[in-house]
Amino acid sequence: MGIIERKEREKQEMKNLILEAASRLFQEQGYEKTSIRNIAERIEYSPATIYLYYKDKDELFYGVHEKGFELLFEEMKPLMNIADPLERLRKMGDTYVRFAFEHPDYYDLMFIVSAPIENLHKHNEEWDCGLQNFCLLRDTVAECLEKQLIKPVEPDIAAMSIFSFVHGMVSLTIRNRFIMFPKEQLPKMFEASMDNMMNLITASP
Amino acid sequence: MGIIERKEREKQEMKNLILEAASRLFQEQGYEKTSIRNIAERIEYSPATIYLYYKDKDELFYGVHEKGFELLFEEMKPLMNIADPLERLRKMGDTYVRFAFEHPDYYDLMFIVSAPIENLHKHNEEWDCGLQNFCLLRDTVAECLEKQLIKPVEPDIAAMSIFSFVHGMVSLTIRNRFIMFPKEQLPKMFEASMDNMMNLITASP
DNA sequence: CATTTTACTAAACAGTGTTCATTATATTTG
DNA sequence: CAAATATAATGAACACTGTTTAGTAAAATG
Repeated sequence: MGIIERKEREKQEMKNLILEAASRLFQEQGYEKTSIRNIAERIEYSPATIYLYYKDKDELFYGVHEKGFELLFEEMKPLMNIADPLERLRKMGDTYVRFAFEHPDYYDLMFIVSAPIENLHKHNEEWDCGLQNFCLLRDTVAECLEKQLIKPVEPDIAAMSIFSFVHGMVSLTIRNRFIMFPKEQLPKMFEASMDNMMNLITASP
Repeated sequence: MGIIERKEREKQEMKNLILEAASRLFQEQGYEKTSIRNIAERIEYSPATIYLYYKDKDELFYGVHEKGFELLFEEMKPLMNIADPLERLRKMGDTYVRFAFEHPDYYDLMFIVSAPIENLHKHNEEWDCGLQNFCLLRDTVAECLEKQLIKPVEPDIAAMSIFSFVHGMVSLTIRNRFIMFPKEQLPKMFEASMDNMMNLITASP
């Protein structure tokens, strides 16, 4: 009975086809201007077909947001080879910011838009992809603390603070709230801010 | 000719009536679930009437977001009497966080939702209300730097970092991205984070 | 009072997410 | 192989959304 296995495979391929089309359209014209009908048209299926594979828009958005987290994780993984946790932490920050500006619509779905988390709550599921990435940060911070490379503080507090700081910069930029600063200066200011923050948290010998 | 003055006054009253209804509905059911038709129904006018006073939804959203900034400014003003800029900075942070959680939908429109800033760009206007509030922060930070109460750094970088840090915590909470932490512990963690950040930036004597 | 200006609205347009009865296709069974 | 069944896909509809426009009622003006 290889048929039901093929069917299952075809179902996954179809889910992926929809996800891929959605991701592309989000990237091309923004997720706000992308409708179910747009996605259906792109893959040459009826809008109703999408609902055979995704319960609703929130579930589809969750799928795309999950793809984003996988992409981010792939970019973070190589950094785990960096022995010095302090240097690793800094590089993680750079990677995070770069990811955000290279894939602003993924970032939006991952950390700003409500829909994906709405889906999570509806189905009482765990936020695995989000937690997986957060753990990279928390573990690195914890290692910095163990080796007394940064000033002592509760690990959760440190991780939360660093995450908040970087997300704050990124999300305020994405949502256009840094118009008091010239756009072309923002990248340099980001780096200066992150350098400054690293200096502040680093334990003085 | 007091008539045109009365007409002007009535026009302002009508704009305010719409704004008030919109604000109320946003607070009651969230801005996402509030439509122009809802607002029209609430004030017992036709939906088309709203378009005689606001060009489109973005302009209406801008109006509500402006009301939010006025409210925040009113809460910040009393703090300007605090002589010690470091203490003032800390209290500003507390006030900011409290404002965000007491008026999450205002906060959303002020710092997260795109619509109000879209309106700004459409009409090539300045973000007065946003800048007014940001100046309070920047001036306080500058004063801290002058009096050497915090570690030396470019004033803009310091203001940007502090703003990003607090906004990050608040927006990640509002958009439900802190589900790795128990909800009831978040307030205490916020305070610990802010205490920690104050300690980090404070100049050692 | 007649005329013009103003304020308002009903109805329509084009779009949205979503559901469901119906059809076409594929698989299984006699 | 043909008939019966299960699966996949869709057209059409529903209840919404923001927005525009033609037409109407009321107020201001001469």
